This record gives sequence, structure tokens and C-alpha cells, in this order.
Amino acid sequence: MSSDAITSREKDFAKWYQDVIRQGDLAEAAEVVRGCMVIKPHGYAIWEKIQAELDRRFKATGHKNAYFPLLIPLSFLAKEASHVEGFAMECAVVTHSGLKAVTSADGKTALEVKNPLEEPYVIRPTSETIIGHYFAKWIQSHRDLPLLLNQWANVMRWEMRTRLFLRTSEFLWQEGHTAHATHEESLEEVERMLGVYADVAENVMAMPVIRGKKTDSEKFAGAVSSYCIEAMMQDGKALQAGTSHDLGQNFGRAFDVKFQSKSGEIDYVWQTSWGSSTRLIGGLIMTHSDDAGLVLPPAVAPIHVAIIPIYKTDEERSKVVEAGDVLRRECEGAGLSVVLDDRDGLRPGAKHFDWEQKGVPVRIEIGPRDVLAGSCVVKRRDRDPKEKTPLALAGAAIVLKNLMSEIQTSLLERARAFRASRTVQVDTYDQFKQALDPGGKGNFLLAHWDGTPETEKKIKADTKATIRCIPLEGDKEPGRCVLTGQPSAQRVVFAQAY
RNA sequence: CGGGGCGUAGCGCAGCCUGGUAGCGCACACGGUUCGGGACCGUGGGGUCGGAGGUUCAAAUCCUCUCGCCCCGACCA
Repeated sequence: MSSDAITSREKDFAKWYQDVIRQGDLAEAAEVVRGCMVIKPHGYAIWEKIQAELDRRFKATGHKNAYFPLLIPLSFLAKEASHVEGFAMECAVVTHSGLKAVTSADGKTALEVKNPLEEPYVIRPTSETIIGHYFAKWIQSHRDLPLLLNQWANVMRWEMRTRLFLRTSEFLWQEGHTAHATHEESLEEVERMLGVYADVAENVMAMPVIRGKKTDSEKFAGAVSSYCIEAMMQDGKALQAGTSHDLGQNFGRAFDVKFQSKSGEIDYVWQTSWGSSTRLIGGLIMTHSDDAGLVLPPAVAPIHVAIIPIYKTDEERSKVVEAGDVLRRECEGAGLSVVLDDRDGLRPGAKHFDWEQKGVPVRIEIGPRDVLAGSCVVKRRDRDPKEKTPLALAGAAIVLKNLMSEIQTSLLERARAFRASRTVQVDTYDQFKQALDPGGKGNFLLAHWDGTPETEKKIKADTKATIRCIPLEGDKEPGRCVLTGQPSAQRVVFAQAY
């Protein structure tokens, strides 16, 4: 890819994001209606892939899926002080249980809300409270622990401003909720699930992430501490892609979730919660895709290979389609998902653009010349569209299967290299301000911080950059705060965030 | 909640300033020629111009009110 192409991609990224992705009929992914997301079939197929990979890992680590009510009594939410404070302003509230049709004098029919509820409900913004309520009923003994549950559900947070995939009022997610007998055990769980998220992000979505701890001002409302994975998007902004919280005994106390230990003492359970959402689709798009549409790593691509037959006459058509069909069956036998695009009335070029836009990793052309030569032409979505590679039809399925792993790896490497090129160590506040956003390109800044919320706030007010996380891995050299010069234990990641 | 902008065919828009037969591109339907990177020609279907009221001989256009949506800020997975 030329440097011009990269510059143009960065410059046009915001516009592309709106034009291509937001207009779902081009990307066939999703759109926002009244702040809520409509996920179209192609977008949903990608989500299903991510979902399956997460779910498999949750089960492999001993978790079971469950489902809890959508409506949460107001009183539940009030039980944990900092939790309610964090979510109160974004709760949709159900106050009535009925409607009545009213016909006015001019003959028009309107509906009036009827039957006010004695106690209103909130539509879950997250389920800690209602799950805490059930945990209290289900847990009596240390033998009931650990209790490891996960829920796939929609939640609602009445956001003032929404953004497709990244922040919609209603979103689809997964929330894990666990209860443990000791803090050591719950902390292990927090770390384990953060690891699961990082694994899926990097090895499935090819989206490199930084694992870290949130500062107190950024942590989950009600948590003792929050951990996260942070990814860099192509415009240099940070995206929080998953969180894992140590809830301590906060919810245990609030919902009276007690158990009797082996030695007979009564104690509150130690809880965790962790979540990741359809925001991951947004992260995926903003990590890899370009002006021509989606670029999908094979592990999340609903379709791996699109075969495009080239023909003029009916005779040619039947020959190339037959050859394509043989290839399709062989690829499917190798575990690849394939479409043979034999649509009439669309020229080959239009088919290329179509599958390119949908992010299909590999397209294959088979024409009359190829059939004679026993070969086909391969085009990779992650490479220059003009690049063509010939491939012998015999044994093609295995080659394509291997090509998928190659693409998967290469996308991750490319994203890693991009992030590295946009990550800067800074030691003075001047450097900080200069390096944050040079010429509209965002950067991740590794800087020392004195650990105070005041400094964090001041930097945010000055620069819009927030502390994305205190990284768990990497350099742990102490130093001096970039703003105040006070001692700092390690560098933290500053960036502008979505 | 503050500041901007937009509602006209399925989608994207022009027309509005200066009132006078509602248009363009894409998509759709039919016919033909095409087909190795978004085909072309011809024909055709599709609209109570977001809604209500007002001014006028006449309103998509001017005025008032209203509803909805989008963008920027504060808030956020």
C-alpha cells in the first residue's frame, strides 16, 4: 500500500466511517434508529462469529450461561451507592403497565398511558443488581461457590449521543457475573477473563490490545477496581474493547449475598463482573477496514472465499460454473465457507466490488482460459486490489486454507506495526501536548502520572486525553509525573478515546 | 441540556433566496447489445415535498407552530 493511500485513508476515515458503514445498504452491517442499533444480517453474521469464540472460551473456563429479567425494580438499583450514582442518569424507566385509546372531538385516536406502577422498573443498564438479588437466594454454603455465570443480553443506557456500534442506547452484549469465597480467587477470575478478552481480540479479531487497570475515575460504578483491554483505531483514538471488574464485597454487602465457610464463619461473597459488547464489531471495522469497505480477518469472516466465474456464452458459463462448483465443494470440505457467485446480470467487476465491500478475505476468478489451464486467479482483500496470484485448481483448497491463517496473522501484524508507529514515550508536558495529536493523527502516549485524579482531570481538560489504562505488561520503571513532576511508579497510557 | 444542520420517489440529493405543470443520479421493471475490476442504449413504474395552520388567484418555495432525525459539546461498554 502506498503512503498516499495510507494518508488518504487516515484523512478520510471519519467520512468513510459515516458514508460506508453508517449507510448500511453499502456495508450491509448496521444502522442506528432512534439511538438504537439495527444490526443487519451481514453485520450479525460477524457478531455471531465473535460471540461463538467468546462463548466457547467462557464455557472452557467453567462458566454457564443463564438469563435474568430485563426489568429491574428501582429499589434494587438503589442498594449500591456508587453503582446507582454511575448509572442513574442513563436509565430508561418503566412507569406504567397499560395504554388506553382516547378519541378526541376531531375524531383522532391517541393513546394515553394508564395504570401507573407502584414501583417503577428500570430497563437494565447492566445486571449486577438483579443478579446480586438471585445470588443471595442461591448461595448459602462455600459448596455453592464459585458460582460462575454469564448472560447474553441486550441492555439499555439512555445515552445523550450515540454512535453506530460504539455507543448506542440499546446494545447487545455479554455480561459475566461470578461469586467466590475469597478475594484471591475472585481476583484470579478477573485476570482470567481479561485474558479471554485479550485472546479473542488478538487471535480472533486480529486487533492488538493493551491490558491494563483503569484509574479510579474511569473504573466501573460499584467496582473496587476495573481492568480493561484498550485497542487503537486507525485514526489513533483508543477504544475500550472489554472490561473485567473486581467488585470486592460491594455487591455482596448490598444484596446480602452471604455464605458459610468450611470453618463455619459467615462472610460476604467476593464478586466479579466482566463484559464485552457489539462495540467489538465497531473495533473490528475501525482496526482493519479501508475506503473500499470491510476488511475481515478470516476467523470472523462469515464468508472466506467468493468465487467469481467469468464467461460470455452459455457454454462458457456452464464450464466455468462447473469448475467453480468443484472448487467450492473442495474448499467447504476443508472447512472454508464459500460462495460461488453465479448471479446473472452482474458483471464480474461489480461482483468484485460487492465482495470486497463485504470484507471477504479472498476472491477467486475462474474464466474459460483458467479452466483450460486448470488454474484460477486469487485476489486478497488485505492487499492491493490489482494484485493477482495464479493458483492451480488441483489442491487449491489446502492452499486457500493455509492462506487464511496467513491473512489472519498478517492483519494482526499490520495492526501491531501501526500501533507501534503511533505510540510515543513522552517525558515533558510540552512533548505530551505536541505528540498527542500531530496533524490530526492521534497517538498513544506513554507518560508518567503522579496517581492523583486532579492531574488526570487537568490533563483531560487541557488536551482531551484520558488515561486509558495503567498497563499490566511492559516497562515498570519509576519516574516523574509529566505534569507535576511528582514521583510515578510506572508509565500509563494516555490517548483520546471514543 | 447548550450550539449548528437536515426532513422532497426505496436510497442519495437538486429545486426554496426571486411563489406559477415536482426534477436528477442510483436502485427497480421490460427489450436489446454486453460480460477477465462498478456496462451501455431505449422504454417504463414509482411522490398527498415530515405534519398542522396562515398569507396568496396560486405554496415544496413566504410566515407561525409542531414532530422527527443528524452533527458538535458535557456523559459514556
